[in-house]
Amino acid sequence: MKVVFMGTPDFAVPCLETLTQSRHKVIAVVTQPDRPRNRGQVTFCPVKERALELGIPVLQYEKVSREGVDDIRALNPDVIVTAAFGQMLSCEFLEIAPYGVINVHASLLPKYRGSSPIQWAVINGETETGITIMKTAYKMDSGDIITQKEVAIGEDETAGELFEKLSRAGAPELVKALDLLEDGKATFTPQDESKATYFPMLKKEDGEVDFSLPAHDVVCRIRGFNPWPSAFTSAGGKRIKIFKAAVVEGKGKPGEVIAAERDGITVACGDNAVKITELQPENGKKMSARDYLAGHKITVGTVFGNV
RNA sequence: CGCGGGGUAGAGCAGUCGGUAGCUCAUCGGGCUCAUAACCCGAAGGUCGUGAGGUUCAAGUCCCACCCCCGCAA
Repeated sequence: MKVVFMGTPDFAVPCLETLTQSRHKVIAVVTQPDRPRNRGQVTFCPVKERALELGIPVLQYEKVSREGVDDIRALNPDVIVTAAFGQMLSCEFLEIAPYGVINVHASLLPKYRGSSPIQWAVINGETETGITIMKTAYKMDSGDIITQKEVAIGEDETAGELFEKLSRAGAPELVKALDLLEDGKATFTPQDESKATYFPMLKKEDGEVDFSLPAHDVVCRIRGFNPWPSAFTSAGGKRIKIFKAAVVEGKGKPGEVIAAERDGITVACGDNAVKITELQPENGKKMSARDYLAGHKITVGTVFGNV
């Protein structure tokens, strides 16, 4: 089938690549516009970069449903595929291709609808999530399911690691779904609305660690926010990002440092404590707690958070 | 021209008023210990991001240019 592929971040890249190696043909790629980057070199989004390498034409629109309809209709695609594209699509847009729009979603729908399903699954301490390939309906992530694949979440897995796993798992599922569609063997299973859950997009400020929560919850949040937007707290007026931590025994006022040793900085939580093993100081690079302590004086009794 | 911080031993940092550098950890050697990631003693390791740039008797420290890294904001 002739496919128009729409996606933006790293997550979508394996889908695009696998698609180009399948029997289907990607005739164009649509991504979000290049955002102005002030610091460092301006780079295209991962999908655009890969598409250019593969020699596939790239289209970019602020609102594809408004500005891109005619262009895409003119390409005469059999199906349009989206993977972490990042824009809502209009009803008109959904009708452009005969097979409509097929979406790759990183959760087992109807659970975890919304734009940050991977992080939320980790934050909530889930042990399993997955990939859903569905036909896109107008209402966010509510379309009929074509295929699903479960993926286990490791106990210490970060959202970033899970991202990669799901991204790799999603690519073959997508091809499978397109094959089924083309062969007329696809089934469309409606979602059970009563079981639907929705989680909003993660915001940067949501990453502030609340040490009054139980240690387990704190760790899940730290895992879920790693690597983006990253969990953080503050000490001495400086912001510190926290990337890795584990639950340990300990008691103290929430946020209080109860140990600062080579293997980690232990901070008391609402219940038990967390040992921080990887962090990043303001203006610094990500480093182990051990390296951090070599040059920063963190003493027992220091309180993190609430500046 | 969005705001700001930084590039000093392998790593993380300090270096006050300009006078050729210091701390913690790691490394190597030795010691102590039943033992140890612990402790004690000692050693090695740096042309201080780049420019045979500017100011100066003298620059890590001040000025200029460039490169790279990072935080915030988008």
